[in-house]
Amino acid sequence: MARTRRDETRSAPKALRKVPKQARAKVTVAAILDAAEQLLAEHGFEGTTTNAVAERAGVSVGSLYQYFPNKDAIVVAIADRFADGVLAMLDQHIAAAADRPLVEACHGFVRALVAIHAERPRLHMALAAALPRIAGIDPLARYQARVVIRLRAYLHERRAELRVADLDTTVFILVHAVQAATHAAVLYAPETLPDGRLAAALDDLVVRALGLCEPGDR
Amino acid sequence: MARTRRDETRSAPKALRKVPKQARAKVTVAAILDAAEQLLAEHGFEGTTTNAVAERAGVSVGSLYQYFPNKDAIVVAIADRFADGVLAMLDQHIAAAADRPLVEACHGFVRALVAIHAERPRLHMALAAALPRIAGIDPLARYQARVVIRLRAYLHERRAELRVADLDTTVFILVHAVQAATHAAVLYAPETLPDGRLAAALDDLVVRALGLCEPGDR
Amino acid sequence: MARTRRDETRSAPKALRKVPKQARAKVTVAAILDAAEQLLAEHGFEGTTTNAVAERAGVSVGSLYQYFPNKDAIVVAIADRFADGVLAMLDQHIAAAADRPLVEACHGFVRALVAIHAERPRLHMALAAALPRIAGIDPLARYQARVVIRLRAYLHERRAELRVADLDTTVFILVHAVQAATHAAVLYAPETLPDGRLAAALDDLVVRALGLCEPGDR
Amino acid sequence: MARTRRDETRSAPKALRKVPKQARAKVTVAAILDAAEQLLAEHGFEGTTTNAVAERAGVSVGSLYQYFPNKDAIVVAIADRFADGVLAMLDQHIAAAADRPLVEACHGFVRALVAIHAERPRLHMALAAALPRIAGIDPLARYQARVVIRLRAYLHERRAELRVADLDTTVFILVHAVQAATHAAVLYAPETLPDGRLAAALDDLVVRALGLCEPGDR
DNA sequence: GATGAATGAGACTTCATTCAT
DNA sequence: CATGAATGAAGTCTCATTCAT
Repeated sequence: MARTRRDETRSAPKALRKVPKQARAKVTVAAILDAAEQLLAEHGFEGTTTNAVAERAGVSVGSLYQYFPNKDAIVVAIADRFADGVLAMLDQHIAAAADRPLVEACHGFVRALVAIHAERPRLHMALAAALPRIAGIDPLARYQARVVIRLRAYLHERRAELRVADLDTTVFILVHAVQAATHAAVLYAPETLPDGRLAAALDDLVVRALGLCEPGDR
Repeated sequence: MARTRRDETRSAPKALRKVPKQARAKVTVAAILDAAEQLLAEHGFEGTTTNAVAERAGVSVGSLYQYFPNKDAIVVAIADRFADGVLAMLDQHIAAAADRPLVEACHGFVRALVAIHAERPRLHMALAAALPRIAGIDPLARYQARVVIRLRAYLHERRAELRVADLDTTVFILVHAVQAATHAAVLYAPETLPDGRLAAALDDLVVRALGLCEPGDR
Repeated sequence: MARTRRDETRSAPKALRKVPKQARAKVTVAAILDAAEQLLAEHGFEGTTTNAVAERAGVSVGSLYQYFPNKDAIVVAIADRFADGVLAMLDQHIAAAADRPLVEACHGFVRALVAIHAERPRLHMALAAALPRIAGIDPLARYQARVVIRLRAYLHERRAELRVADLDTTVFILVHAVQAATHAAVLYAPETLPDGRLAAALDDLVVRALGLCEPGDR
Repeated sequence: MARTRRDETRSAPKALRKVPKQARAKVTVAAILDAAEQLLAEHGFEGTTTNAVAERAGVSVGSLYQYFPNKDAIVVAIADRFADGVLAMLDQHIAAAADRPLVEACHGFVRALVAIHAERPRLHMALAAALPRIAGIDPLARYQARVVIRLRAYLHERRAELRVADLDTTVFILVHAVQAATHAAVLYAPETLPDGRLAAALDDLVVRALGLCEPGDR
C-alpha cells in the first residue's frame, strides 16, 4: 500500500516509536539517521526511499519501521539532531564571548553558521524544503525557530549595545538570511565561499543590521 | 513508464514541445500554467500530478503533453513567467525613481518583493524547492539570478550613493534574504506581514546594508 | 514513467533484480515466467502487459518488479529457459546416436525441433519477433546461436560423413529454416504438421543439404 | 480514444477507404507508404506512430486517415506493394530462363530474393512480425503465400526436371527458409552477405532440395 | 526482535483516432 | 478536402508500508 504524498501537510506522527534502551538499538537508530542524511543530500526527500535508507544503514526495512513510524519521522529526527548541534555551537560562542564586544560574538555566529550550511548544503536544502510539508509549523519550530529564540534571548540581554528598531523581527530575518544566502551561494556563486567573500558580506550585513558599527564605519 | 525522480538533477527538456499557433492552443497553454500554479501552491511539486493539472485546466492530459514534454517543463515555464513579472516590476520602480534619492527606489523594491512573495508564498516556495532539482543551476539562474543581475547593474550606476564594501555579494545576499525571510514569515511569523513589521525590518536591513542611511541615523 | 518502445533496440537490463533466496520467492519467479509465456503466446509482446502477467501469476505487479527490472527482462528469461531446454534435447539426441549413422541423429534433431516449435509456436514467434528489438544481437545470440554453435561442433566432428561445401553457413541456414518453416506452417499450412508432411520434407531437406543421402537416393 | 493492441488478431478493415482517383491523391498515398516503410524499418510496428508517419510524409494525420482507415491498413498496403515487386521479379526470371536449364532460374530466384531481403531487412522483419497479428491468416496469404503459389505453379510445369518427393511442401519450406535465413544473417552473421557465402549456401540448398543436381555432384 | 517478500494505489507518459475549424 | 488540436484509456514502473516466517 504505497502511500503517496498528495496533501500538503499531514498530522505526522513524529515521535520515535520506541525509545532505544539497549545500546544496539541506539547504534541502529544512528545508522539509520546517518544513511538517511546521505541519501537526503544526494537525492532529496522524494528521491530517498525507505528501502534505500535501510539498505545503506545495513538493516532491514522492517527494523527501520521498528524505530520510526514512517519516513517523515526520520526527517524530523535528523532535523532535531542537527538543531541540537547548532544550538550547542551557539552556546559555545556565547560563552566564549562573554566579556568581549558583541561584534565578536556575531562574527563567531556568522562564520559558524556559514560553515555549517556550506558543509552539507544539499542536506540542509532538502530539510528546508521537506520540513514545512512534513508537519506544518511545528517541527520547523524545533529547527530554525530554536535558533531564532536562542539568539533573541542572547541579544535581548545585551540590548544596550544594539541599535535596532525591531530586534525580534530583525533576528528572525537575519537567521533566515544567513541560511538562505549560504545555500544560494553554494548553488549559484560557489566561488564566494572559499574566498571568504560570502562570510565577509554576511558579517557586514549582520553588524550593520544590528547597529553594531560605529556611525561612519565602513 | 512511470519515470520517477531518483537523481537529484536532470537535464530537463524545458522548451515548449510545440509552439501553439492557433488561438485555441494559446488558451490551453495558459490554462495549464494557471492550473499548475494553483496546484503547486497547494500540494508542492511532488504532490502535483499532471493529471490533476490537466483536469483543473479543463483539458485532457494528452493536450498537456502536446505542449509540455514533461512535468518539469511546466514548472520551468511558470518560473519564467514569474521572473518576467518581477523584472518588469523592477524596471518600473527604477524608472519611477529616476531622479529621486536611491533610498526611495529601495523602499519600492523591498515592498514590492515582499508583496509578491507574500502573495503566493506557497507557490514560490514550491518553485524554489523544485527548480534546483529540476534543471540544475541553469534555469534557476534564469529566475533568481535575473533579478540579482538587474539590481546589480542599477546599483552600480548609482555606486556613488552607496557605502558597501562588496556590492555584488551584498546584492546577491539581499535578494535571497528578502525572499527567504518573506517565505519564512508566511510560515512561522505570519502576523509580521499585515502589520508591516516584516517589510519595515527588511527595508531597514537593505538600507543599512547598502550604507544608504545617514551616519547617526536611527 | 510510462516508458514506451520507440527505439529499435535498447541496452536492456536482463539480469534478475534480486536473486530469490527464500523458497517462496522461487515459486513467485516461476509463476511469473509461466504466466508470461502464456500471455506472450496469446497476445504477443506488445499485447502482454506487466499487470496482466502479475495477475495471471497470482502476484502483485510490485512482486514482479522485485525480480525483473522491466518487461524486457522477463522475455529474456523465458528465452534463456527455452534455450536451455533445446540444448539439452540436442545433447540427448547426440548421445543417443553416438555409434549410429549420422542420418539418424539428423532425423532426431529435425523431428524434435519441429515438435518443439509446433508445440508452442505463438510463443516462439513472439520471442523471435521481440528478442532482436529487446536486446539487440546479444541475447538472441544466446538463444538461436547457441543451437547453431552446438550443432556445428557436432557436425564438424563427423565431417567425414558429410558432403557440404560450406558447413558453417549451411548449419546456420538449416537451423533457421526449420524454425521458420515450422512457424509458417502453423500459421499458413497447419495440415502439414499432424500428417507428418512438414517433418518429412524438412528431414529430406536437411539430409540433402548435408549430403547425407546416397547418390541416386530419392 | 487511443486503441491499444490487446488481442492477438482483429478483423482489420484492410481496404483503402477511398480509391485515389486524382493524381494528387496517389502521390499522397505513395508518400505515406514510403514514410511508413522507413519508420517501420527504424522502429518496428509498435514504435511507428501514425502521427510520425504523417509528419514524415509531409501531410497531416487527418489526411492520412482519409486514405487509410487505421494503422494496420498501412502495413497491409506496404506488404501488398512489396509482394507485387517480388512477383514481378519472379516473372522476369521465369521469362528469362524460359529455354534454359531450371537450375539457372533457381539461381536467379535465390540471388534475387536474398538481395531483396538483405536490402531492407528491418522492414521485412517488421512486416513478418506484424502481419500475422494484424489480420490473421488472410493478409499474409497475400504476401508470402503469393510467392509460394507462383513458384509452385512454375515448378509444377517443369516437374520432369525435378526429383522431389513432396514438391508443394518443399517449395513452402524453401521460400520461408530463404527469407528467414537472410534475415537472420543480416542480424547475426552479416559478413556472409557481402562475400556471397550466404547466397551460395542457399543456392546449394535449393538445388539439392529440388534434386536438380546430378547424383554425385558436389 | 529481525528479516525481506509482498502489496497495490497511483504517478507519468503515449498514441490511435476524431472533428471543429 | 486538409489541418492539427484535443482526447483519454491504458501501459510501465515505483515505493511506503505490512506481516508471515
